[in-house]
Amino acid sequence: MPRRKAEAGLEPNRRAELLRAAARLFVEKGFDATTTRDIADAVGMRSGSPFYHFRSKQELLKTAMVEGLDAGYARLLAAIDGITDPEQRLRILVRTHLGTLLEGECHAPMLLGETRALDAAAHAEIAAAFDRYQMPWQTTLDELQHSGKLASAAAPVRLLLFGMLNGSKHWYRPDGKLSLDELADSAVALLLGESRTMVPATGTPKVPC
Amino acid sequence: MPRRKAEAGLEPNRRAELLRAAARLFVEKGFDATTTRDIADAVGMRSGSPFYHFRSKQELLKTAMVEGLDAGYARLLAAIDGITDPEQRLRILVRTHLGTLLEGECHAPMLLGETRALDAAAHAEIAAAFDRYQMPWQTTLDELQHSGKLASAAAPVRLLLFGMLNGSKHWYRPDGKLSLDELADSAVALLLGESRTMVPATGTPKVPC
DNA sequence: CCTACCGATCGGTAGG
DNA sequence: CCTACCGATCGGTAGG
Repeated sequence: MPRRKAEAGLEPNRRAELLRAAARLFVEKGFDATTTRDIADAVGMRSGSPFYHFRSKQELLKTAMVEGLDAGYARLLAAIDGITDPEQRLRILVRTHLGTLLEGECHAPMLLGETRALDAAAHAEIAAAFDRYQMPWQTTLDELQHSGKLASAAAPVRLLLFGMLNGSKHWYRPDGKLSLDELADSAVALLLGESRTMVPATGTPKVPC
Repeated sequence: MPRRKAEAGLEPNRRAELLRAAARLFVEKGFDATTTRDIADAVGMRSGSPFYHFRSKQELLKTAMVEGLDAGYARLLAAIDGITDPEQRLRILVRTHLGTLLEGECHAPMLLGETRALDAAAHAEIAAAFDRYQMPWQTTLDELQHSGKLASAAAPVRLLLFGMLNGSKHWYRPDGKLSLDELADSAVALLLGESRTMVPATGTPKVPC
């Protein structure tokens, strides 16, 4: 009786749907403001059913973060495959990261601020996923430093870079005048100090800083 | 009977205490996770009493943001008073901003993400306060562009800069090896492309990106 | 600014 | 995965 088994509720689709809906809602409204009922509604379940797939609301967030980061990591690796020039590779990393952040379905990197609600064990799992995600970045920054195009590849530089990129979630409008390619170029130019690059002007967004 | 009047509960101290406590708790735990009872407890009031001073929890957040930003703005103006060299002025703006953000009592700039919970009218008030705060920055960036030290002073550059600085709240540890002065120098060096500046290395923080 | 309280909501569970 | 439900909490208010 394969049919009964197929309807038994252990299909990975429903689980994945829950994760996608949860990630989207957590980004939109924040972890605390999103109710487990919101998440259930979004996938057409009843209020108690998400707890059949996940032990708690916290586990939903933790899993969305870890799996989202790993998916983003896979996308990074695919995008830079075979690129040997470190400057070109940085450009691709930045562009791919911004794509994931600003137009993709996976908003994991911008849920960082929501992990406040999680316990130490969850923090450790998420930190490990972040370490994986940062590996190609650190490699590329190191190469840029060795070739003299970057003054320093120390931790603060990488962290300032991520802050710069992730902060764009607060002000970037996909329907505005600035394209993702232009934004990526601006960020790379700022990091590498390319004083020749002119950044195109845009209208001032509503809440700028 | 001046005594009765002094005890009548309209002293601005209590109001200011509530705002300080609210801002601190909103930063620590987030707007939604902070209860009005938490705030009342923090200043030794009963659960219903904050509503004598503020109509709602939202108004508490809005007021903390606007008054915090204006206090930070006043601090910026005092710090750059009389500084004519734009590069030096930028350094002071960055250092003062980081001080406000990372060690001061006023964490207003980092409550940006919490304003999700507010309505359009509150957003407009906060946006106006941000515009005031950004004025000296834009002036300084424009001067740097005219003197050729900055490729562009367009909006995206300013926004990337703020993202870079504000993101440090997620990873900077005041008790770590990196001082605020060093962090400020790193950020300015990154923005101005000073390839001669070496950034000191630090241990990798727990949750880096 | 306190006391006393309410209506609504929320995360999570038992049992099927 | 649904039904039915609970215990706890929370923002806010009335009346003083």
